[in-house]
Amino acid sequence: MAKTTTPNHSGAARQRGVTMNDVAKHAGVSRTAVSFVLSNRENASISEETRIRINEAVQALGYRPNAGARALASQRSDWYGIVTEIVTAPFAVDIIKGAQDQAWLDRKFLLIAPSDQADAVGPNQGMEDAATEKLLEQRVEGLLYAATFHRGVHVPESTKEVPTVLINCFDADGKLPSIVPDERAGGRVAVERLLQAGHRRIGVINLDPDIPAAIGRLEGAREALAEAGLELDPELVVPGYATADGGYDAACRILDRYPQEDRPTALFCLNDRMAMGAYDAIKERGLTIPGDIAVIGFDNQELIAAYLRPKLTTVALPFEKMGALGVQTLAALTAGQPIIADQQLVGCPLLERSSV
Amino acid sequence: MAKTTTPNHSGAARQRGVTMNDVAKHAGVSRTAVSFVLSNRENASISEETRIRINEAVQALGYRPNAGARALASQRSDWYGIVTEIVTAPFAVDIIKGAQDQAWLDRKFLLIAPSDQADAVGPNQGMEDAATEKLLEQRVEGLLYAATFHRGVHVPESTKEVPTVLINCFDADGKLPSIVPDERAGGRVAVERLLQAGHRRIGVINLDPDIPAAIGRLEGAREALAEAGLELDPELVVPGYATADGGYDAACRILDRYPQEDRPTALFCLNDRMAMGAYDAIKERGLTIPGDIAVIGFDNQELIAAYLRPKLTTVALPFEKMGALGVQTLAALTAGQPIIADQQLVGCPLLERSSV
DNA sequence: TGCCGTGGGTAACGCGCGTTACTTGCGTTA
DNA sequence: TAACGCAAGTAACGCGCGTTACCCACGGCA
Repeated sequence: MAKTTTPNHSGAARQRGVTMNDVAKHAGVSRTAVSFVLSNRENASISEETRIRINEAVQALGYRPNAGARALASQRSDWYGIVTEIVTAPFAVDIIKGAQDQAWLDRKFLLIAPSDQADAVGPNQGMEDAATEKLLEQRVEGLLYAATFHRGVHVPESTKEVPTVLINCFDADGKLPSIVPDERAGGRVAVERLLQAGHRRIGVINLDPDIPAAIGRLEGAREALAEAGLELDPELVVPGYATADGGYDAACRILDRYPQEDRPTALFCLNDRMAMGAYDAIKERGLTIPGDIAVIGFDNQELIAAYLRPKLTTVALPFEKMGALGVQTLAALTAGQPIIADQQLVGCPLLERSSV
Repeated sequence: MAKTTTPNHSGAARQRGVTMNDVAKHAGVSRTAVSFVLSNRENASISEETRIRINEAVQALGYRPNAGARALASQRSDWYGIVTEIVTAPFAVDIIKGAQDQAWLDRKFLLIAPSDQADAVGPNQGMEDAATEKLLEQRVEGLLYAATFHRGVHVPESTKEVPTVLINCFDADGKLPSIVPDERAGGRVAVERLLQAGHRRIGVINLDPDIPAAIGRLEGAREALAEAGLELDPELVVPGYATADGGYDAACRILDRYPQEDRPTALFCLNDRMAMGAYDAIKERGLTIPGDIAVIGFDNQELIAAYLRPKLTTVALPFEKMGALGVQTLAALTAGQPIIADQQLVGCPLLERSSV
């Protein structure tokens, strides 16, 4: 018998298509037997001998199972879908990576659909319907929604048809389970670190005070101070626009407002971009970091935090972990297990570098 | 007729599965008719009347086509696969975004598989076989390989089975078509910009001199100088380690080596991270940017370039464009069109900000 | 009247595979 | 010798859909 010639029909090209049937013929058994061997059936009554013959045939022909056909027959696709704003995302990619890796471990495939079409409006715009629809057409077993910053979102109705988990965002009007960073604990650990370094007057460069990140982080800061018997001086909390320039301006204001002896000795910047600007403000005034002023950030944007000089001590947003946990939660959900909590908080670890 | 109530079958759960058959029954026609209407067949002999009835049935039942079944029957999946090193990738994400958007426009789905398993070795390690294999099992119509930095790679054998395009890398041993940045033109435009600003003595902070990025950018710089009747002084080209610290060190060396009147008035840093370090070296010496020393970078890493103070003028690596072009090339390939060139160069635009 | 389009559909096959029900040969036991 | 059980496999159905071949009524035309 010829070895690698795939049975071509007449003259036509018939590009590819080694099927289970081909394997079966090559091994001289039925297709069913091949199926049994390939899916490692427990109670398969297949002799060791034929099992080997079949495996050899698979090798010889270079057979590759057709995932689509398998999905159709078995009624399970092994796919999860994730809808995400990949454009504007400096770090949505980390969520995807975490999810991707976990899915890979679970032998699931992750279908990624972009949700950044033109119709996004307002801070709470709905996640993209078209993306969801496409994903459902692929018969994904579960759906993940990932936001680029912690906030409430509305998900499309059709989502109800399949287990769904939200990552880095929460369901503004329903009860979908979600995975979000523990902002409060993060703010707390940041300020605790500063307190531990001996700082007593701590300036805070705030974000838009209405977003979950600002609310949580500030509350954490307050708690840490309270535990040390201190209060958060409202005067020391200055609003910032969430960019380097915003941080620069805010830092200037806070540094210039007081005589040296009243000046805060540490700055808690609610994100790394603002910390980056604060660095400039501090250096311009001939002050050193962390000698004169300690700085601590939030978010751990690698490209910034790891490359600033001195490197920035900051609190990390656990994107990868949230992604992985999202997939795990989805797995539990699709397996029919009860969900642990409808909102899982993931810790934000302190990353010590050199700015405190 | 009630509007949104989806007619549940008897009492059973019947989790999912409105099929074309259900639609056909509901509309009182054959399944074939439904198929014809849904796929908008040209020469379909379907009266306007029944077409409408069918569409109404689709609406009423909330029918959603099963992409897998369709793929099986039609022998085309509408999927492309992309394997990429998503972990280590500060900007692989931009390639994906470009590819994703283009695929979405072409009504293709992009399957993303990670290639960052443990067995990566050396600078030219092969792209992940497992990822490729998985993708082929999904019967993708084409394959994309994306690298995080411009280099030669080896792709798995099995890739031969399906049209393949390389993005931001090239086939080290075959003739697969590839899409890469035009490093030379980029280096040229950077130096031209400095020349135009009146600089005559230009320092260059180099990368590892053996990688395509360094080779191309340096050659471009040389060309630009030659055109202005100048030569690239080898002494002014200092090697750097591709980080902020590396840039800092290199900049210190170059700045401290000459008396003020011989000192270069501009620095061409072959990447933005090194530019970031160079900024610090310059500022430490009490010099201003761009007043005393102009700085130009390469890569346009947003998080750095847009947030440095002053904002960094740099040359952008066209990741998104490369991603989109990769998908377009793949589309041409799968359509059987001849490929334009086996290596397509994509321009690197100059981004003017404030450091020159 | 017979014949031939033509519009408006439908029956039925196959895509590649999972799965269930069934068959067959053979050694064992009563 | 018949009855039985079990190992080793196979035939055949169905998953949801694209597609090809076919069918049927009806009108026009010679």
